[in-house]
Amino acid sequence: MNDRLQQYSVIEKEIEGVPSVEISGIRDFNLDHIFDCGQCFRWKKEGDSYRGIVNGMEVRMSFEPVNKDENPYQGKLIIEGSTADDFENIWKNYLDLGRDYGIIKESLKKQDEVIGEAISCGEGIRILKQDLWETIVSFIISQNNNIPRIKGCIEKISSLYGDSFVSALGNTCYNIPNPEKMANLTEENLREVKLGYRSKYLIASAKEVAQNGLPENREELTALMGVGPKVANCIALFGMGDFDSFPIDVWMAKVMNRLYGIEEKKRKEMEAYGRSHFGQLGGIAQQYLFYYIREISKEN
DNA sequence: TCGCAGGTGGTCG
DNA sequence: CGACCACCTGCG
Repeated sequence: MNDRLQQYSVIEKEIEGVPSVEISGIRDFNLDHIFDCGQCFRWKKEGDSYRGIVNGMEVRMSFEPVNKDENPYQGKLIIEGSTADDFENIWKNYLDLGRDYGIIKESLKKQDEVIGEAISCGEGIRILKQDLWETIVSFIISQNNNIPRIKGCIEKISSLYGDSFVSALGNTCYNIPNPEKMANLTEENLREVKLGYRSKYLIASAKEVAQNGLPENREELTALMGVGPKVANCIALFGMGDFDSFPIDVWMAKVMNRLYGIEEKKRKEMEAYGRSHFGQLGGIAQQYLFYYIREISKEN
């Protein structure tokens, strides 16, 4: 992608009998920043590592900085439950490791005087490239909802109606049910999942996708029942790789008001500002800003 | 008891 | 368009 990007060196090894890989030469990387910036719902923090399910695989990730004092965001990524091929074919792309976030951060700081503090708060953020259908389901569930319950709903609907598999880590795991499966569920079937009024959104969207295929742009996303501007922007960013998407939720409304002086009610104006001001880097800028406002709100 | 949490669809001016 | 408001559910 550019000349600052170095080759990663990948070493296969076994960790407690589980095939694993160590990837050296990772930069601009922090697992808390990546998995706790609101973009994904299926990763669980276990000590210093994270365990999660992606595309029918379950792995555990941990990160060891080369020199924590000098640069805590540069170091070695360990993925338990992954082969070197899996890394090349899946995780490299999923973690967006082909993109140099160092250059992006420099570029954002240069063109914007107020975003620097937000970036320094979330130096290790990366935009995950997630499965589109899973992203659609996740963010329909996320509306007017809180994170623990979103995670619970996704786990529940998967364990009830998704395909199961035994992972390399030895756990029985469940995928999110595919569109065809979900299209054939009834609201009564979903009662146990406690999605509330979101269950009919999910079923309607599943029927649409099962019949006409996955949406290919933001306009087609918004046509789905239960997908408005905010959810569509999230899906486009995290599931389609549309880096110019600029989702505005309650937190972004706070930070855009605080840093850029736009009235909290004017979300359309905020989105338009994000798109015009940050352009192709809008989605990444949004993640730094989102993580920043969440972090400084925790402290109060 | 009641407001609120990663909003949206429906209705009305 | 923009301003309201109901909406499942669980938690403090």
